[in-house]
Amino acid sequence: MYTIGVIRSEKYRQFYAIVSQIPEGQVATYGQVAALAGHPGQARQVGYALNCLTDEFDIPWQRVVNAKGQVSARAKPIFEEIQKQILESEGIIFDHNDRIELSKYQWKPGDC
DNA sequence: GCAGTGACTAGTA
DNA sequence: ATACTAGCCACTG
Repeated sequence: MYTIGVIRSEKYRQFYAIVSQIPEGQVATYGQVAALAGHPGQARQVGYALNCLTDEFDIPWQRVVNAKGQVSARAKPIFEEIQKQILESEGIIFDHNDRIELSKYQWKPGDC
């Protein structure tokens, strides 16, 4: 179990920095976060890094979804529900397949 | 150090 | 549309 205070890798902090910039009502994909952090192709590490942020950090981990626009399955299924619930409260709509339209909600850096 | 695992992705069939 | 593959790299046993 790691916390943001003991993450050894500078790379992880970059991931967190990017994720924390995602505005409310928008989402980013794992690959996008990795690329913006300067580490393209390392989407898996993004997921791994976010796994340590389950709570009490000012990082909107719930705004990160996979390339299909779905909430990725993880160890504790309960969090998938929590994530969807939070996103819906931010105005994001899930369709009948528990998917969201990335073309509509995907975050674009600098898109103020 | 090696092999397996994983909140992933892009490509191919 | 689904299924499989290679590439990615930190973590774990």
